[in-house]
Amino acid sequence: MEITYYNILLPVPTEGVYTYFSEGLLHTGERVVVPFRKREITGIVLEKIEKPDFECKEIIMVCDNTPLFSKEYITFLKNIASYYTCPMGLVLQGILSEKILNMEISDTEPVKKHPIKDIILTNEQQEIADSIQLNTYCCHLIKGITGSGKTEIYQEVAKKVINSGRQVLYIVPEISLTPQLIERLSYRLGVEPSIYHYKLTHKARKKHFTDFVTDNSKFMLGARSALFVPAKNIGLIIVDEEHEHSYKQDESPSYHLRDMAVMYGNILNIPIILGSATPSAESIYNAECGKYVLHSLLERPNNATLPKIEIIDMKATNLIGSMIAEPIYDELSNIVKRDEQAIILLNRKGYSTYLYCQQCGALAECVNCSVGLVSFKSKNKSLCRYCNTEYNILTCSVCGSKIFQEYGYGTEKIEEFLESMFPDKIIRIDTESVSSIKTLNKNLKRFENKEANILLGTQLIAKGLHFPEVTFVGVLGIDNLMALPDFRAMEKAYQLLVQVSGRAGREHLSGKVYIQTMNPEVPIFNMLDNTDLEFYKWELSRRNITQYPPFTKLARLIFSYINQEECYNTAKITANTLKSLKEAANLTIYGPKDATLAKLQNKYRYEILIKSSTNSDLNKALIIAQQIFNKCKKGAMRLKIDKDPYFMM
DNA sequence: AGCACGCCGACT
DNA sequence: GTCGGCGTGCTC
Ligand SMILES: [Zn+2]
Ligand SMILES: [Zn+2]
Repeated sequence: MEITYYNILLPVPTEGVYTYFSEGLLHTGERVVVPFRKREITGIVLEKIEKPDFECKEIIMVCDNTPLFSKEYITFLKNIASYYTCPMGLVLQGILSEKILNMEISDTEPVKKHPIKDIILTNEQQEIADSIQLNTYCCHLIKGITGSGKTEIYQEVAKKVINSGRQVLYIVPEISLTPQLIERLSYRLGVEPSIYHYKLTHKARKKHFTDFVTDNSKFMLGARSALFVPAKNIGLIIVDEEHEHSYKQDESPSYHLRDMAVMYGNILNIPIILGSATPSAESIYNAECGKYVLHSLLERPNNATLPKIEIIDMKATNLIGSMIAEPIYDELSNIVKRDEQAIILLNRKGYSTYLYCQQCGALAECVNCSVGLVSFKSKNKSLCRYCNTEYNILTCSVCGSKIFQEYGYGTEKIEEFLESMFPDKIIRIDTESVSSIKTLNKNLKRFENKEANILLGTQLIAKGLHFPEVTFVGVLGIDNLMALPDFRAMEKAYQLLVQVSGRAGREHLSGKVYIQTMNPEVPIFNMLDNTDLEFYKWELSRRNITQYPPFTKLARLIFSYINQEECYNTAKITANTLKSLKEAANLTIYGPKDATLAKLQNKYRYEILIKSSTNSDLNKALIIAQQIFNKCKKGAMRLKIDKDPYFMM
C-alpha cells in the first residue's frame, strides 16, 4: 500500500494546518480523526502533499463517504481567515462548534409537507423579484418599511430557486426567529423548513443539519450560525434585517454575518438578498458605488399612514415625576382613559442609573470594571451591567461613606412611577423582569389581550413585534443612545426611531410617536419619514468629512491584562512600531488609550485604533501588530483584533 | 485551547 | 529527596 501525505485543517487556535499520512486515498473536504498531542480530534482534509521532512502521525479514521465540505467552503474559510487576519484553525473553531464538526450524517426521511397558502404579489414586488437573476453573483439590497412586503419578495425568489433544484438559506436575527415566522414560511413553501439556531436540542439540530447538508431539505431558516452549515447546493442566501448589530460576532473571528454572506455568495456565484427597513449606511454606500443593487419598496401596506411624529424639547416642558415630558404623560392619561394601548420605550434597565456618594460626590463604580453601577430596587441591590457583580452594600471607594444619592432612571423607576399614576395598567418587559422566553411570551400575550394599556420596555420590544392596537409610542431614552462614543450612534438612533414609528398606528388606527430629548435640534429628527435616502445622504457626508467607514477601513486592537503597567507598555510598543512602518503613511494610528471599558472583570484594557484608506494596508498592519504582540506579551496577556468594529465601547 | 515540560518552594 | 505550583511553548 502506498503512503500519501495530506494537510489537515484542525479546529485549534493556531494556523491549524498539520500534516498526516494515510494508506488510503483521501479527498479534499472529507472529515478525518487524527491524533494531536494526547487528544484525538476531527479535522478537514485540505490537500495531498509531498512527503515532508518532519515526522508525521497517521490518520486514525475517515468519517465521510463523500466530502462534507466543498472546495468552495474551504476557499470561504481561507478568505475569512485572510480578511479578519485570524488564524485559519481559529476560524474553523469559531464558526463550527466541536459538536457540529463531529456530527454524524445519518439517513434522512422526506421533509414534512405543510398546507400551502399562495399570495399575490403587487406589481412593485413582482418587478423586484423578476429582476433578480439566478445562478450568478449579484448582491441585492431591498429597502422597504416594516410590512411593505420584503418577505413576499424573498419567498417568491426562493420558490424560483427551489424550483430550479437548488437550496435557499434564509438568515434572520436570533430574536426574529419566531414560531410565527416558521409557520408563515411553511404555508408559503408547502413544506416545513429546516431550522437552525443555537437553542435547538442536539437531536433537532442533527436532523435539520443533516436534512440541509444532504439536500434533502431545500430551505433553511436560521440565525447567524446557519451560514456555516456546509450545504453543497445553495442557490440563494437571504439576510433579513441586514443592519442588525447582533450579526457582528464578538469573539474571534469577529465577522459580520452580512459581509460573510456576500463573500460566500461571491465564491458560490449566486445571488444574495439583503433586506431592511433601515439599511446600514455601509450598505447604502455600497449600493451607490455599484457593488450592490438597491431596490426601494415605497408602497405602504393597506394604506397605513405614517404616524404623527413629535419631538418634545425637555428644556421647554414640565417633566412629570422629573422624568416624563408632560405631553407624553398627558397622552398616556388619554390612552388609559380611552382604554387604548401605548408603548413606552426606554433603553435603560434598573431603578437609578447613577449613584453618587453623598459626602464626596464620587460616582459608584464596579470594583472589577470601570463602569457606573445601577441600582435595582426590587432586589435591594446594585449591579454592574458588564460583569453582573452584585453589591448589597455600597461603600465609596474615595471616602468610605455608605450613603449614596440616586440619579437617572431606568425601566424599574419609570414602572414604579407609572404604576402609582395608572395602577394595574402597566406591563414591563426587559431582561430583568422577564427571565425566560416563556415569561416574555406570556407578558406579550397579556398585552395583546389588552390586559394592560401601557407596555414599558427596553429595545427588546422595539424589534419585530407587532401590536395592531397600539396608537401611541413614547420614546424616553434616545439621548443616551445618541451620546454613545460611537461613530454609528446617529445611525443606531435613526434605526431605532424609524422602527418604533412603524409600531404605532398600523392598519385602521392612526398613531402618534412622541420623542423626548434635550437636543431637539439634532437633524435626524426631521428625517424619520424614511421614504427617501435623506438620512443616508446626511450620515454619509458626515462619515466622509470625519473619515470614518465606509470611507475608511477601521480596526480596533484591545490589549487586556491584570497588570496595568505591563498592559499599557505592550500596547505602547505595538503602537510605536506600527507608526514607524513604511506603510504608516497610509495609516492613522490612535492610542494606546484607556479602552472605553478601561477595566473589565479585573483586567486592565488599552485600545489602539487603526484607520486606513485601503484594506490591504490595514491587514498588513494587523499582521505585524499580532507578531509584535506575540514577541513581547507577558503571561496571560490578550490581544483582540476587531476588524470593522461595531460596538465602539 | 489543551497539555507537557520545567524549574523553584514546602512537605514526608 | 519528591510533590505540585503555574509560567512557557508546542501541537504534524
Ligand atoms: Zn463589573
Ligand atoms: Zn465618597
